[in-house]
Amino acid sequence: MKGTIPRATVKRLPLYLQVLEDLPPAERTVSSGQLARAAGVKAANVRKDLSFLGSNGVRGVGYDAAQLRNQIARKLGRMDACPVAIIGAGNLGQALSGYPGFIDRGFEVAGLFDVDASKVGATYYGIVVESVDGLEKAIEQRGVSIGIITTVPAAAQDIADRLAAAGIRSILNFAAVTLEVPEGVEVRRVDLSTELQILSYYLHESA
Amino acid sequence: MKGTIPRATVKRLPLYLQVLEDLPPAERTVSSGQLARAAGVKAANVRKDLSFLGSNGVRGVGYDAAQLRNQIARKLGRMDACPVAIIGAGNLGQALSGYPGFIDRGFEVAGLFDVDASKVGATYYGIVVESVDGLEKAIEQRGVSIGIITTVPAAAQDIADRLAAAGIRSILNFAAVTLEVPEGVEVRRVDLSTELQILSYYLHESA
DNA sequence: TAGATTGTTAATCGATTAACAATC
DNA sequence: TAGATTGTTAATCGATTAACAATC
Repeated sequence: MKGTIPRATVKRLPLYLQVLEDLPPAERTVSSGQLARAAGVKAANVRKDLSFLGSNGVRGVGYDAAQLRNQIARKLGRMDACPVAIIGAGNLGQALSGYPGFIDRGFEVAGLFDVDASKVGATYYGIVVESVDGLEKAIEQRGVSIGIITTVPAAAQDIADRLAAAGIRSILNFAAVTLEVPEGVEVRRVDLSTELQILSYYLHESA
Repeated sequence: MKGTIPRATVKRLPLYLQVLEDLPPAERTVSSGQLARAAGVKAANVRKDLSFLGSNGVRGVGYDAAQLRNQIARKLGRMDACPVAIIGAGNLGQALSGYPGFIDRGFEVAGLFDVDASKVGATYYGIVVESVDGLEKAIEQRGVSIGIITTVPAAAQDIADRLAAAGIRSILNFAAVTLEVPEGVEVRRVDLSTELQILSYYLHESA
């Protein structure tokens, strides 16, 4: 079961899941065309993607919405609440602490950490900022499995090292640096100004 | 000059640019290997990418850092400040208003809008929240060229329609919906919980 | 049966990479 | 010359898509 689903497909599964969860309860069935429109791909691509889950559509009818939703959710590991730690209680870290999309999708903010003593103790959306000194202990005790880095760029690599050493295998990095991590640790990078620059290119290119 | 650079390359140009800007001034020259390490790709890939800018490396030596920086910045349209409008003054919109990475990269928050009258007039990082009623006028008067949507999902499509009608061709969408936009409008979607779900998949898959 | 939609194949497309001649 | 690194080709890889038989 390891590595069987192409990365391009994995990226789209959450989008399909969202469509299924937003579906009116009256619609018991969904077609590849519907999913395709919502995810911005072609219908054939959707069918190919779903074939990796073990195909279970019905020809001439479509896919059973409830069954497909469960199947995708299971693949994405959404069986039980997944505790995440946010390191860096700046604006972005604070905003993420209260992000409703996390709870909706089965993630739970199990800790919000900062190096700045003047921030420790503050509360955002019910989450109390803790000193980053206690990071490793918190990870172990609370079963944290995903780390979200929202520190300044200069601090990000050190935090990544500590996360990896503490056994974290999945990191979401908002800092504008490329992190070096040991084999087996998966990093996804979200760089807001990079996104803007990409848009900026297409802006000028099409003008 | 239209569409000549592959999308995969465009995505990496900002990463190269960052490396070049973080380079110690003493280093006048940079190799494809250095850039590759920082961007997480192979050196051959970097050389191929840079060849689309019109190759100007020196065999046996590398690339002139200053020249390459200018070349990439020009391609990305970084000649003058690019005004952006943020629609949705919730946590994320507030955080983005103060995001230093935008200024660093030549973007300027020219307006922060919200539909909620109780938010209008509040100030975040020097930006005063305005009513979304004035969106179109502000876009025209301030020469806004990129819209950032940080509204609730239900409001996002309406805002996208208004942005497109007002002549905006580039949208950065943080709302968890797929936007339908006219031909010629470029949308990039950043979905934070989708990123977590992708990580969650690899978490379980490798276990 | 007629209409709809899947599952899968084969073709195509785009991106990555190894390899190496060119050249500083 | 010896060492380094580019620019480019050709091979490979992975993802998308059109097309259509299968089947509800």
